Amino acid sequence: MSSTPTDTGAAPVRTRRDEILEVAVRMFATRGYHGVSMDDIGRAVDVTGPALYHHFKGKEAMLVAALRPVSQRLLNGGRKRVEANPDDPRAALHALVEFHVEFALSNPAVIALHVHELDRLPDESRREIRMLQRQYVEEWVTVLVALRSELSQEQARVLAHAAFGLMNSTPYFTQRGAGDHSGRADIARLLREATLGALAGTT
Amino acid sequence: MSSTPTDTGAAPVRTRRDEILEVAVRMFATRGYHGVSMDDIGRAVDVTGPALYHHFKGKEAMLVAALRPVSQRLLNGGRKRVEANPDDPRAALHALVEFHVEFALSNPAVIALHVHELDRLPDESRREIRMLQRQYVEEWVTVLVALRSELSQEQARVLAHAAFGLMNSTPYFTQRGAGDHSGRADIARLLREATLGALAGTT
DNA sequence: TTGCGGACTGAACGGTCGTTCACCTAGTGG
DNA sequence: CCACTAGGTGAACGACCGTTCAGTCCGCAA
Repeated sequence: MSSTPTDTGAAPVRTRRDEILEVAVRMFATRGYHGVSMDDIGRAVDVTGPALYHHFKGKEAMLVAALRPVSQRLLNGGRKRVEANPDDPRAALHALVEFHVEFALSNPAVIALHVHELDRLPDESRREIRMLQRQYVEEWVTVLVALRSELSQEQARVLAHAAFGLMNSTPYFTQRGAGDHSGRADIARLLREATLGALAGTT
Repeated sequence: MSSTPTDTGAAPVRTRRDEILEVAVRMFATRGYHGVSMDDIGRAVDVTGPALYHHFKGKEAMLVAALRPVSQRLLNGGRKRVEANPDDPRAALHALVEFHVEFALSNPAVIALHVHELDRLPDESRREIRMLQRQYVEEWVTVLVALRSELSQEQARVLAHAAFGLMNSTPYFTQRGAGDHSGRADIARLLREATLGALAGTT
């Protein structure tokens, strides 16, 4: 095979599993986890429902497989940006905002899933993903309190969640019909400026 | 009876129906529409599942009954604030922000429902509620383009959605455990300032 | 007392869904 | 050639869910 299962790097090959997962994510995002049946997913990739059990242990496992890498990628990307600007919280914040906006615009379906359906997971997986989320939030909190010393950790956390709500609003105008043609770069700029404005403190 | 069904004013009496609806909304918000069964709802209000059909035509009707008044109240409140400041878009925006933040902080469960489960409605009801939402968005868009003439309608719409995402982040730190004790007024102030900062344009 | 309507129960029905199982097929390395 | 494996099928099962229905209970007006 092209890669042994023991290497920990990201598998470069696009397997059938990945293809199924991408379709499933899109369906979960638009119709909700409980609104999509295994037969539905199977039909969308031209197989029967039970065939999916050759790739995933079950329906919940599909959701976990979709959500965990997302949280992991966000956390890794966030950590990297913060560590790259150890003495400049302002630059770190700008890097975080650019990173997150780019991510949200590139993966609106996954973002929607992450926001909507996390609670449909069994306890164990949910706790694991929530921990990754929490660590990502803490990266933001660290930068925010460094930048605005008047903020308590709690206040910074509220602001971080608020910023996520802002940047994660991408699914609302991305998944709609092709009516709007504000360029993607234009939208990205709007969101970056809005987020920085929201976090800047009283003007 | 105390009020004929023909009067359009809000019914002042708190009926059993209202009580059931409030419980159902909370359950929908935390476990998802499909994650709650009629028997679950019945059990939470100490009746059997089928008993609910004496108050609602069905499960979907409960969701509609929960969502429509919310959209209506938001639209009414938004209209009122805009009309109260016909020649001062800056004041109008401040009023809109204060109104929406207050609403979101007072009704986190309903907000979560509105954000998460609207797509689970049958076409007709969904279209109706979406129309109310759209009109509410337009109130914001009007104020925004009046305040910042460089914005196109489309850009203003993106910013409006972004602002909603920010202000509607309330469920994320409200429904959690009793760990945080940032006063409600403190959180409200943070959210108001963040929203205004997000919409103010480049600093 | 009688009649009536609102609220509720318990049983039941029809449908859907996640999952399992036995079986089939094509490709592949020894 | 053979054994093995990955991937897939179709039928079936058990559970759950939304909904219906016949019947019960109770407060209240006539």
